[in-house]
Amino acid sequence: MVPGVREKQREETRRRLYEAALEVFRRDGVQTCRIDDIARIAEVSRAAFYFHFPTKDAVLLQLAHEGEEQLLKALEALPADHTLLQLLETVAGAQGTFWKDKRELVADAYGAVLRAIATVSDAEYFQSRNRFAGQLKRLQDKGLAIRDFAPEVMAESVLSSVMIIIIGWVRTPEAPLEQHLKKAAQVFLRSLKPD
Amino acid sequence: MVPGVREKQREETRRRLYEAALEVFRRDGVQTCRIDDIARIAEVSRAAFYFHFPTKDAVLLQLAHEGEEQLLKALEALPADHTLLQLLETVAGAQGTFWKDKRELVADAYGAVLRAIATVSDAEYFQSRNRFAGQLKRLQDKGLAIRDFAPEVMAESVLSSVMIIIIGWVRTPEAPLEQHLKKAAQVFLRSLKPD
DNA sequence: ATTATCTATAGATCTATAGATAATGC
DNA sequence: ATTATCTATAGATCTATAGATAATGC
Repeated sequence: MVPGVREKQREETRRRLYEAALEVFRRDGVQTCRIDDIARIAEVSRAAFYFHFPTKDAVLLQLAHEGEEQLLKALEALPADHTLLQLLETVAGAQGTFWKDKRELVADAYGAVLRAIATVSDAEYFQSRNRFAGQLKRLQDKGLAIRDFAPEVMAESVLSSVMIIIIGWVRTPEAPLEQHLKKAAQVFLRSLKPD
Repeated sequence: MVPGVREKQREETRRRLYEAALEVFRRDGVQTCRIDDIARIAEVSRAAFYFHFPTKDAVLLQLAHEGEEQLLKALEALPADHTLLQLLETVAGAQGTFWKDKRELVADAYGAVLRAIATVSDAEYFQSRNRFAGQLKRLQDKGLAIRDFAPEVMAESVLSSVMIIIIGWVRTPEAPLEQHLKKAAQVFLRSLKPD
């Protein structure tokens, strides 16, 4: 089904608002920035912003969601018989690559994710987490990962550690993030592989 | 030095605002609640709230800070020759005990902590993290913990995983949190102890 | 004719600040 | 006399909603 004129227009407006929002978030900070500035840059009324995004959090969640889509792609590109280490390095690497040039937004975006996790039940929204958890589960079933935790909890713990490493790295930007994350993956491996 | 009348009054007002804020946060949600309601319950003007707390985040940071103080006490009560497992169980247990009856606030409070980590350099604000990191460092020096990461990063990673477990648990309140966190401590042990 | 998308705007709420009051220091 | 704490309030910004416009479906 080909998208009509109206749908195309709506998506174009939404995209303009999204990009303007990220620009203003970075420039003025998420909490202190004015939505008026976002609307002005996107060349629509302020109310149009609310039509597309109920809150600033919704913009941050879309950003996090795009990061997750990158992660999903990377997970799908793994060979069927991947090892636990390969899986962990893929997760850490994909998140690192995505957030590397978005440091000003990492903490706010992940904060929004935590609030979303606590309140909404968005099973389908965070597909990549489920995918990651699914792959952990398969490794558990093969006896290649410990069974102490539900795979969802393990996935979320690994992801939270990855995010906190990136957020901490924001303050020491000269350090090599990729190397850091690769080492982290090895540490996760120690905790998650069976004896 | 005995506190004067003015100081006593200020601290009492601040405490009333703090408690009113937590009450309203829980009732209406941090993002959607009105500061007017907080001020009304605390029986001061709305501007008095801003005098004591520049933002809602400041209230959440004080809450997180109180959690950290509980953690600090628990860490100080450990024997000098504690094991890595004892240390990890203490951290997980203390955070679990503190947040157990504050589930509605965990995600917002930890989100505020992440933003604070990314922006301010509050070395002295989060004393307990430093204390935890110091104890990890001593274990590293004794050869009882791996040396792959700076102790601050290890401390933050463990704490972030603990927090994410608590935040995830918010959605399945019937599960036993303490048991969950104890198992988590054992998993951390696997990753942080030397071979 | 109906509906989705967006604008204009009224009313709610926030933030910044000038000023009041009472405690403190000299 | 000076200063810390708090109030009153003006102006800024947000949020909710009535209405305009143009695309869509019949």
